[in-house]
Amino acid sequence: MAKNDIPDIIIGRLPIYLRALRHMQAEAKLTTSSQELGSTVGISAAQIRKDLSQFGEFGKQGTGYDIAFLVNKLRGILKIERVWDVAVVGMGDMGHALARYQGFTDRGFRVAMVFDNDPAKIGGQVENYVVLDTRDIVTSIRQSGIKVAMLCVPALAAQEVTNLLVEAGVKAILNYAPLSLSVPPGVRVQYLDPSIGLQRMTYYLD
Amino acid sequence: MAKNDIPDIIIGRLPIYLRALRHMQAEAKLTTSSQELGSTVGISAAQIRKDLSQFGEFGKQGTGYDIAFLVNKLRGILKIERVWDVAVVGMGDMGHALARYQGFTDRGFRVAMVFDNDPAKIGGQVENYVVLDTRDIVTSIRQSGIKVAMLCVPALAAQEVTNLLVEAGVKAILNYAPLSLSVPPGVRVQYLDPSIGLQRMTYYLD
DNA sequence: TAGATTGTTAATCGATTAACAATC
DNA sequence: TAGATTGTTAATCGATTAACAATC
Repeated sequence: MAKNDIPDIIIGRLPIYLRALRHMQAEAKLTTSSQELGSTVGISAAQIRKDLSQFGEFGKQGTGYDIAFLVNKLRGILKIERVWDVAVVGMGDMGHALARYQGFTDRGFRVAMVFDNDPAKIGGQVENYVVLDTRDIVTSIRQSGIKVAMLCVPALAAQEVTNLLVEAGVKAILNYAPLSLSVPPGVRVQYLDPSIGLQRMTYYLD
Repeated sequence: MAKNDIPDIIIGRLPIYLRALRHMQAEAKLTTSSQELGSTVGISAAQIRKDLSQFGEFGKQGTGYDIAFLVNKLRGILKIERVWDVAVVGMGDMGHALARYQGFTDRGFRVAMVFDNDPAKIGGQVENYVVLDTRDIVTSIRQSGIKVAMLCVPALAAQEVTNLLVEAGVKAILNYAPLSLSVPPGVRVQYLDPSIGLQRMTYYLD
């Protein structure tokens, strides 16, 4: 299928383009060029044109891209013209921060459900959510049809909880736990371990 | 210099290898192979051997790699045999979570200083830290010699605060704010916007 | 020794860049 | 029209993989 023709690395840049375009919109700009967009995100103009050309012809010679039009195209490509319900598992500090995070609004996501395995937290409130029991992940998530989860449990529990999420039908996991997860084909994981991010930079320090 | 010879993409994988090796150590394993390490992190054995060979010959034919030895080599390469002091800017939920995060221990980092611009928070305590005024970033960070910062302020303030961090001598920024930062050459940024992580996966969902 | 696994080379594969005709 | 900028092609550059001699 066509889906397989688009390299993962290109898909990974589209949200960056979209974020920058939204920022331009917020500044009431109407059009931009591959040159301008490239310099704000730190990517060459040629690459941006090549990336976008995978999906259609969105620009006009001489004038560039209509920002609102391109935003809508990218939202469609990334399937975020809809709003995805997301489950947050692990109500420690990080899970708590994600449950309260305002930044998902208008970016295609909504926290719909939160879980923890601590009896002291289960049944309690976090933000507007009643904390559900991790043991009920499979039934709750399967029933709600949720496909996206954010994982904020300790490393030792992460693989076990991942298995439950997969069993529940989750296909996309944003993983804050500090380990590589094992998932079957068809399930995607994005890693956000803060220590890894830092360790990728210290090599370049003195 | 030799530094420039090693591709960034290889440096980016080393922390992943290290994390997996640490996990093996915690399970009291003594040796591993490129095959085994590769299958736990989802990278080919050939690539792992090639990556490691950039820095020396760390393995033994027939037996593989001594885990403790390789861990030490990687820690040295990544410059995390020392402990880096880190400043956290922005004491919202995310900054708060990072200030309290236990996962930096033994990974080369220690939160040393936290900042916010809210008068209601300045002078107060978060974890063991007194919240400092964002306006004092340049003097405080410069004086302490801190080179690494985590940025958790709202998008609108992020570039401005980044400029202060750069002025203060920070060379590595872990950015949680949802925007691309502009920094001079020699300053590195790693991006951890959760929405971007999620948007990189929805493309593949139905 | 026989089996296993490294480090490295050469081949393959994929991504980026440069250049430009098309055209707004 | 003249200037600007796209979409695309071909060339370049870089990363990954396969294969294997070396050797533990």
